[in-house]
Amino acid sequence: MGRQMVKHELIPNEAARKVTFKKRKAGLLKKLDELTTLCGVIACAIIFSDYRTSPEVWPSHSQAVSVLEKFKNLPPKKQSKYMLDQESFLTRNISKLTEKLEKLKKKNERMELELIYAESIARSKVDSSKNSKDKNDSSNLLEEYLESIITKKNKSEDQ
Amino acid sequence: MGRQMVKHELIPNEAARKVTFKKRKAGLLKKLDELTTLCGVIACAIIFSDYRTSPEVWPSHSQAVSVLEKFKNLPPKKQSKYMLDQESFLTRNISKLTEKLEKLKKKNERMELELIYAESIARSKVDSSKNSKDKNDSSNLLEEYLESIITKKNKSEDQ
DNA sequence: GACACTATATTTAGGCG
DNA sequence: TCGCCTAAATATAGTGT
Repeated sequence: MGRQMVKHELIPNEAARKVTFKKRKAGLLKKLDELTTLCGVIACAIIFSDYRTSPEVWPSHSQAVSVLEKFKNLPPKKQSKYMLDQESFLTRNISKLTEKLEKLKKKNERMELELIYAESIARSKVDSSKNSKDKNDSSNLLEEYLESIITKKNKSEDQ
Repeated sequence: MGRQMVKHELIPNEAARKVTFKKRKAGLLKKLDELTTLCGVIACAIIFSDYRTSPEVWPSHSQAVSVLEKFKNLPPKKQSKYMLDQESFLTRNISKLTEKLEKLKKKNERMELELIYAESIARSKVDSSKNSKDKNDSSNLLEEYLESIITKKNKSEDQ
């Protein structure tokens, strides 16, 4: 997507990699923003990089959380409607259900890994913030992130 | 980014919006994948849309695993740097975090069970409708299933 | 409604200061 | 390292099937 095509692999040159990271991160953010406003959805991205001790999150944790709250507070009728649709669909197609089960298992694994990773990040961040003033800031960020992961999982329970 | 420039606002036409959503979602995924492999970072995106009851999530499982492995294999000295001082007030944050992780694991287990249960219900439903004309039987199963989902859902929400 | 096409809009790799 | 620039590479809006 520039003067030359780049191979789909880790950019060997460190400096170039960092530059590309910054550029593409910005691009991704923009795309994310466009997707949300054009299509009326809420989306967030989380990036764990070696460039920062804490994950970078967009657009904002609070937004993600608020949408989750919204979903939780759906009127019961709508909730059960979802379930009904789901049930009849699944009943018609066992293999699809099995597929979903597999996917969900993988998702679960991934979530656990994410949490574990977040934990390690937390440790390092806590460690480094001993020497700085923004202890609350960093720990809140982590808390919010975890919250979002957990809530996300709740939501997927009606799948 | 096409024949015509679109304004940065919600696409009014619903059908068009859905199409755009699908296209751009795919684009975003690709970008995300490129960012992670080109720059060696872990990233995930979560989208909450009205098109699905549960959020759509991507990192990539394997990538999360690889980073975790990477962390695990850090030289001991660096690892110890990440170790938490037990007397730090933030230690509590970490233990909370660990608690949450445990809860999440349990929830995941429950989710799997729920799906397995749904599968068995679905099977029995299909089965019975094949061999008999008694549809009431299967609809009872459906009700039971819904009941169980609702109960579980309620349980998980007050956490 | 999903796919294929393609003219354009957008992104970005590499270069320069 | 940081912008800024521009030629290429990509993404995608609109359209037809």
